Amino acid sequence: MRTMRPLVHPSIEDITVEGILHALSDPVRAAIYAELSISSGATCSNFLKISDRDIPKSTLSQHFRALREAGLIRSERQGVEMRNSTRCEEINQRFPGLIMTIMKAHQIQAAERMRATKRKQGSGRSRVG
Amino acid sequence: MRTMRPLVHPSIEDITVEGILHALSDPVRAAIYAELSISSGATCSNFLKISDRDIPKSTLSQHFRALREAGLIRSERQGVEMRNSTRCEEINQRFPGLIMTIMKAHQIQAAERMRATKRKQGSGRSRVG
DNA sequence: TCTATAGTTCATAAGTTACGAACTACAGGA
DNA sequence: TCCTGTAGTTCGTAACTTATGAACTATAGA
Repeated sequence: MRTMRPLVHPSIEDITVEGILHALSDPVRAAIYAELSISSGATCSNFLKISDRDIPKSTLSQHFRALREAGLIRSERQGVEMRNSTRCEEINQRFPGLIMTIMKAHQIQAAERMRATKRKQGSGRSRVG
Repeated sequence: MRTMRPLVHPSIEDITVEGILHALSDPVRAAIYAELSISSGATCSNFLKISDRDIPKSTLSQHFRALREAGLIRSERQGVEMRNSTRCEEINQRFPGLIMTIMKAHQIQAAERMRATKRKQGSGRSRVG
């Protein structure tokens, strides 16, 4: 029976800007990271449904791996599940403001999209579900 | 004779955070953007050599297209060449601090790498070229 | 030991990127 | 007008990356 390869967490000096940007340039990963920075300790399966989209378990697992190996999150096994938390304090030491500003930009964009959707719904007058 | 497709510059509201992060997650594109933000008006061919690496012309052209279509730069034909400039003021309006913080992080990383290289060279004592 | 739940790995299909060769675009002569 | 040189783009394809289902490992609890 083959054993599983251990989780990889780069040390803070091995984290790269390119890696961070690439990891957060994916909307699913950005959403996961945003959620984790609010409610630390969430598991992989908490994200099987993300903004009305179904993400397969194997895909999610890869996204968590990408975030982990870019140095953005830390994952720890706790019984049968995996608890995840951000490494934002560490990263903020090394690249001040980077993560915060990126997440803020994502927020601004989400708010704009929300407004755009509302406008469209409003112009349609009393939709039928 | 087939005519060439015109340059695409997204309007400011069509620029996305994902697009910006993805474009700047490539080290060549980040270097191009950094250079443009210092010396506006540089052309594509100014980057055929970038930090000791030769980049083929066709690859460079694609990198400029990526930056342009992500909304990061504006390109204008001027005679036989193409003048490029950043759209940082516009983007800064929409996503305050985003570009600046990313470029700052790239700088920090470049400075660290420089120091690491110097340490290595120093420990080797009087290399031969 | 059996079962259920959580997550990973692997194979591969689908998508993206890099780059040489051939092209378009323009300027400045002849 | 045609020719030549320089700047940049496009296209085909090889190399790389990402998404996903099926099969797996890992752990807890009965």
